Amino acid sequence: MFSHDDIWNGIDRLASAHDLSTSGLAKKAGLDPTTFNKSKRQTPEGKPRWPSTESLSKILSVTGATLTELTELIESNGKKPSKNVDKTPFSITSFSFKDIVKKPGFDPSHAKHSPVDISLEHVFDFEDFSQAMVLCVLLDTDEFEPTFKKNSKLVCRLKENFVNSGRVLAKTSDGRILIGEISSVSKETLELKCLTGKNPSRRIEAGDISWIADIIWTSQP
Amino acid sequence: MFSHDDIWNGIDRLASAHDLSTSGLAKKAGLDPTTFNKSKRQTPEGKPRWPSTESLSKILSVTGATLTELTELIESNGKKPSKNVDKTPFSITSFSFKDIVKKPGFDPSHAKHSPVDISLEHVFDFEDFSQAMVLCVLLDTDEFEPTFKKNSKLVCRLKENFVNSGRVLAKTSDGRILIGEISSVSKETLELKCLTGKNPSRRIEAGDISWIADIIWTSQP
DNA sequence: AAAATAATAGGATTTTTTTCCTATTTGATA
DNA sequence: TATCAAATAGGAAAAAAATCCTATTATTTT
Repeated sequence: MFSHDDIWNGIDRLASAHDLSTSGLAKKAGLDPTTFNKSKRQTPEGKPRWPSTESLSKILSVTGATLTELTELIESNGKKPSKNVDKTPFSITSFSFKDIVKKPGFDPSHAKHSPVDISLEHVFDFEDFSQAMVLCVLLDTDEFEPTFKKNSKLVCRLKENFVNSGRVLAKTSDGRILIGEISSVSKETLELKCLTGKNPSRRIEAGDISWIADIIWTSQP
Repeated sequence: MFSHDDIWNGIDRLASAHDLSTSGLAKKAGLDPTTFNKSKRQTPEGKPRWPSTESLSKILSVTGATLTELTELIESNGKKPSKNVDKTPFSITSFSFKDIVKKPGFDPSHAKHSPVDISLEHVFDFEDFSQAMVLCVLLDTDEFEPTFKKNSKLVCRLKENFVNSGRVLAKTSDGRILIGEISSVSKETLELKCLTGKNPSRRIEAGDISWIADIIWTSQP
């Protein structure tokens, strides 16, 4: 998943990042200074020529750079600088279950962002989470045992449509918070099965749902 | 900053992570199947031989892996799985449940590290996971429903002691893989409750446990 | 157990990369 | 401007990697 241009660009930028010309880098690595010449990057007939991994290994030893660093240069070829800074793990907003049950108007999209209590501790899907709206609920009740034990954390991803997808967290327009498993969906209604089996299934009008979120990760307390 | 051994090990593990032999990978990439032979990794006189970047580029295109993924394999050569998390918080070793049940000697501490299948998909806790030994099990069975649905991912953290801690994944010395909830512990024995309630609890001698891991996160498939 | 398939080793050949060499260009400096 | 050092181009030779080939060994499949 890297091109001929990517790798030569990576070598050029590795040199320049260490205040060297490309030929200076080659020389310093004990290679022939012409090894990385532009004229050695394709044959006289125009066929691409590729450096060997031994050369890469040598220029890394001599610059002290890691393969990861060179890889970043290679993979960011042609991309804007800001694109490579995505590495920092990020935070996620956490709420207590009892708290959100108490507030009839609770909406995670507009909730105050208070990520501190979970940001360092957990695990989440990176690609999806950067796009999607994700929240974490600390389940401070035992009413969903044994499926979800008290003090579990539920990582939930909001969704727009009511596809049959498994366990969800939802809020109805009259302010109730529901946790259950979708057992069937039709155009206007959705049937939510009780997780514990203690209560009967609920049938809910689609229009009565303020928001709904898949429970995508569950922690054990 | 990578050695001759590192890069060849990385190629071997990239192949294995994609369920290919090393020669199978070469063939699939349109290279000669003997390109990566052990016998082509040094000259008859014992001098090391290195693959070319063109070969690397080809095996990455054909596996769909990124250079970053290959770099993780190269740089983690000789390291224990959990140790790589400090550089790349988004990778973790993943195993299929059925696979580990089949292998009586399975031990995550010595397992081949092949994070590729999950590396881009998930993010794990950085601080804990870099210290502890963590593995991910894809639960390709429905026998633990409804608690753990089929195709859930269980993120498990190995532990040394048998404290009463909830749901665990364990292996006994006779090679069985168990999933259950610890209901009581004494000095020499441990009682493991069946998650579904379908089977009776098991009493296990502490000495019969090869390893045990807390199930700390569960995904919904 | 036999047959078929895949993996591997090792040698000879081909192709490619690196080195070695010289000539030219560029950039800094006295 | 003249001078010097570094960078670069391009060709020929050397070294190294990939391919092609055959033979042997494992692993599946029948």
